[in-house]
Amino acid sequence: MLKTLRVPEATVTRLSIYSRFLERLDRNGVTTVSSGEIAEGVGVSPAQVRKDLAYFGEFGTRGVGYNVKDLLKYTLKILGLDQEWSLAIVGAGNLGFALCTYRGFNVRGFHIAGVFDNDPTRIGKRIGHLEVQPLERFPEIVQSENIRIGVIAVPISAAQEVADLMVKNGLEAILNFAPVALNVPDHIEIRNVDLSVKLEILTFNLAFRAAQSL
Amino acid sequence: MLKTLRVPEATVTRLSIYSRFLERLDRNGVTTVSSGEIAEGVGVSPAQVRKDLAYFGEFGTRGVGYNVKDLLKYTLKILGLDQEWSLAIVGAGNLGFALCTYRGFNVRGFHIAGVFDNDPTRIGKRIGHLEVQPLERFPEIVQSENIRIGVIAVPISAAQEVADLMVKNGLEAILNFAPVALNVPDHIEIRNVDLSVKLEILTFNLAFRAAQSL
DNA sequence: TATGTTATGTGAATTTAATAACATGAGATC
DNA sequence: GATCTCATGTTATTAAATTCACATAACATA
Ligand SMILES: NC(=O)c1ccc[n+]([C@@H]2O[C@H](COP(=O)([O-])OP(=O)(O)OC[C@H]3O[C@@H](n4cnc5c(N)ncnc54)[C@H](O)[C@@H]3O)[C@@H](O)[C@H]2O)c1
Ligand SMILES: NC(=O)c1ccc[n+]([C@@H]2O[C@H](COP(=O)([O-])OP(=O)(O)OC[C@H]3O[C@@H](n4cnc5c(N)ncnc54)[C@H](O)[C@@H]3O)[C@@H](O)[C@H]2O)c1
Repeated sequence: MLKTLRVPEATVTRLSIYSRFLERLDRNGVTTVSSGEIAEGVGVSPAQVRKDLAYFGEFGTRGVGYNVKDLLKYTLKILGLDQEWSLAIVGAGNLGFALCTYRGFNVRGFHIAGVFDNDPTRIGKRIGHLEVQPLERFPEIVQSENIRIGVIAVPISAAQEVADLMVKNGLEAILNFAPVALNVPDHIEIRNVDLSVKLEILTFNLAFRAAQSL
Repeated sequence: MLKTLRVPEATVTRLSIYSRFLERLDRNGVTTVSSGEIAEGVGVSPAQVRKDLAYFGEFGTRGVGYNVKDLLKYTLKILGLDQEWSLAIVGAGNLGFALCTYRGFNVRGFHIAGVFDNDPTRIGKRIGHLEVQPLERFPEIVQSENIRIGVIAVPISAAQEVADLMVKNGLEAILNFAPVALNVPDHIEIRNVDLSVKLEILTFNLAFRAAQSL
């Protein structure tokens, strides 16, 4: 089923989006879907949808389309979401709080197994069914909860040391919300989520493109 | 100064990142920087940095590098950040709250001019110096505060109607945090921020690539 | 004033990704 | 059971983005 080919990261990104779209279709009782409908639903071209899926196998039926439940299962499998992933979130501030309470992660099989902070006034506070832990307990909880992925939600100034802590404790992947480039060893998967870049793309388009057409 | 060329969105994205890196350098008293140092600092190649800047003009001095203050000013100008932008955030939930309190927006010249919700229990609550407004006041405040950009932080189910409301009230750009593709007229600039796609890229890399190398 | 050094700016080459076009095969129809 | 329809899967084409390589110009030095 799985071809061996370098898969563009853009394809993986779209796969994640297709997958959640399929989830919605499935919840709505839709049983079959075409590449055109997926394309329409997520805002890409039908050829793109088929191309993306083709990296991983043949999931459809010619002349018919895709079985929603099956394709959903396949996309989840491809994304590694046929298993549960435990997360550690470091930084129980505003963003950390929002992330902890976000139900969308749970739906996709993510389990927030620990939230950590170094501010004594925050430690011990409850966020939903979670309790904010002191940073000191990080190693122990990573171990006991089998956590492989860390989320950084601390200020820029603390991001690198938190990343170092995560690496030291054997985490394999890091999702970083602090807007800095972090130094980690090559074997660590790291991705940044930047909440303001897209906003500045908007202002660029409003301001610069407007100026250009003067 | 400004060449007329289609600028790749990836270039604008990186420009936003360079710009914030330059801000850090400037705060640290650094006066001159090379494309190599910028590249190092943000995690791209030096050629990429120069190529990106070349879309907009010549900002450096050969043999020397770039003047940090000047280049910062130019990048801000290019991104449209030489002016203040008023934002309306709709959805005063966990994410909306985090966005409202995030100081990083202010630093870059964004001014949150209104936060709106339709939940009576949330309306009137204070978030920092802001007060959550009922959706009914949206048209009036958009007008009086000269708001051109809207931020959607409501659940998926309400996102399209909020987008429609924004379009109807003359907003020109939308930043959408709900993980759905929204339908808006062509003249509206819209970008989605998806907080979980990157997480699923991580699991893909951990799970799929691991499986491939078996 | 000539020379050496250094990092920019840019055109060409390469790589990568997206689009288009079409052959294929599954199912429906007659 | 032959034929027709339709949407997939795939190859070919086009487009886009990135990297490379080097000529260029500013500055420092002698
Ligand atoms: N809030 C937003 O909407 C938003 C938007 C864009 C980017 N970000 C980024 O996300 C990160 C978090 O933002 P926030 O708004 O939640 O900030 P915040 O100040 O509300 O929370 C940061 C938390 O990290 C904790 N912390 C600081 N140093 C620590 C350390 N060494 N170890 C453990 N915990 C530590 C603090 O005690 C605090 O609770 C920042 O890097 C910010 O730039 C946030
Ligand atoms: N919280 C996160 O970390 C996170 C992560 C990823 C994506 N998101 C997305 O961001 C969005 C907001 O998430 P959240 O966690 O803040 O949810 P939330 O439930 O905490 O907040 C949503 C808010 O929107 C308000 N609302 C609902 N319908 C509305 C309407 N028609 N008009 C105005 N307000 C309305 C609700 O009253 C509520 O206050 C969702 O689409 C979610 O999928 C959130």
